[in-house]
Amino acid sequence: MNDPKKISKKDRILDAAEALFARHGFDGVTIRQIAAQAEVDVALASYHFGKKRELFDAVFLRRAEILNEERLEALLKCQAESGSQGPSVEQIIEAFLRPLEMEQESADPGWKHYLALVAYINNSPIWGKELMSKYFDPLVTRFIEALKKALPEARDEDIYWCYHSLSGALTLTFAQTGRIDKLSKGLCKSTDFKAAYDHMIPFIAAGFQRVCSNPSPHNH
Amino acid sequence: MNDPKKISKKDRILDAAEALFARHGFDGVTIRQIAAQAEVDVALASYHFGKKRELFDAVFLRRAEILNEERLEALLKCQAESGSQGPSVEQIIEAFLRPLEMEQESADPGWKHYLALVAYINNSPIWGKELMSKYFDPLVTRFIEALKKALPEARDEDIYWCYHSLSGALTLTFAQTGRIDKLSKGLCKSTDFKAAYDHMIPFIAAGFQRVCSNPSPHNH
DNA sequence: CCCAGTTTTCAACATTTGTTGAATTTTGTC
DNA sequence: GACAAAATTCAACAAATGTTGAAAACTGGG
Repeated sequence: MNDPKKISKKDRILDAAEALFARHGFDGVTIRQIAAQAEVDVALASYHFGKKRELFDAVFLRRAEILNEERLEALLKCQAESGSQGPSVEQIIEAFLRPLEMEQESADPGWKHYLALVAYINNSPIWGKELMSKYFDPLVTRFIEALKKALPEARDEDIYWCYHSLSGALTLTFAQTGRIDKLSKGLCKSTDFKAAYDHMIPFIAAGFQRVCSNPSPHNH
Repeated sequence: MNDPKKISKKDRILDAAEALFARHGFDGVTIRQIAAQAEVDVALASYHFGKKRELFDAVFLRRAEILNEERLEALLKCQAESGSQGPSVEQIIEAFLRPLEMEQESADPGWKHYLALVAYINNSPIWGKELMSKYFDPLVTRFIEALKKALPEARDEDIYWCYHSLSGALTLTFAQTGRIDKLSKGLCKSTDFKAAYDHMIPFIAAGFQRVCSNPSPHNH
């Protein structure tokens, strides 16, 4: 008969690793801490996943595909709903971001941990390029294609730089550092995802529209 | 007589720690690696700075004050140049960001490392709140006051959320992950600071203006 | 019940970790 | 050049690290 916990030990290891890696980064976590939090023997992590780095990759991969499917679905839906001229910038940004809010607000707290891990990876000089490009950029490229259609006069270069700003704002939201709570003296809360996305989406859409309609950025 | 290297061993430790912490994070670096890169005995780090965490703080603090002074100066200057109605949103953002570009483009490569370290800290659930708030938020508050004057109809809450997006976009630029290089197939380069800031500034200014002039964000 | 295959535990390993105390060298001042 | 203070080196410590191999427990079919 099964334990009271219905989750397999293998999955418990993934959950614990996800939470700990998200908070402390790859090097800030020991296999023993993961095993302790998962209430599992130390050697079991190596048995199931091999090296520590392979466990890290397994954590990253587990939810990446789910995320890609959901976001692609959102893009296709908003493209289908808009007429032949395609969706607006704001609609595309909305399709790119809202699925993430849904996951963060889901019952499974693992999604919050996972996205915090994505924030860590995206801002890491070591992992950022390799992991993010490999598993997320195919989807990102599809969104960028959609944005090019919505902004026909834009130069490619400008769109990529705007995506860069979008990516930074978004992943800082993932990180949930609580800094905005302190800065705003409690007026804003890192855990208030709806407020975060409701503000981010028009912010980003406006940024795209201004940068991608100006003749060229030549400030001084 | 002095060594060919004119920099004191104490500063060499700081430089090495700065570069390594920025790239690998606090836990990804050993005192021995720092000592090796600084070409210095292992025990010297403890002698000068105490515990590892104290060395980390010393690295963070060294340039924080310089940065705050320069950015405050830029704000005061742009306020002085504008009339009695105060500077525009774009001018304020410009004053907030351009000093950082200047440092990144300076001859001292330490500034690039330092700002990458700020990116790491700002996105860290552990360090983000404590360190950033303590040493940067006093200055940030002054910029936000200026923004409130430039956006008199804005709700405080909206301004803080816009600053959140600004902060994320900015620190991802610090991180220099090189992801945009790959995504854009070489069209954009993480090391091209001028291009990065020239795009970020209008992007962010447009975001502030849209979010802080709309009646309220209630998307669905 | 038996038994092959999988999962889990136990114990141990060689390294590496941050830190310290004592010894040695360098520095600055009279 | 003597000499106290600061800077630097050397050697060593206990604790913690990732990983492994062998033993044990559990699993599901026959």
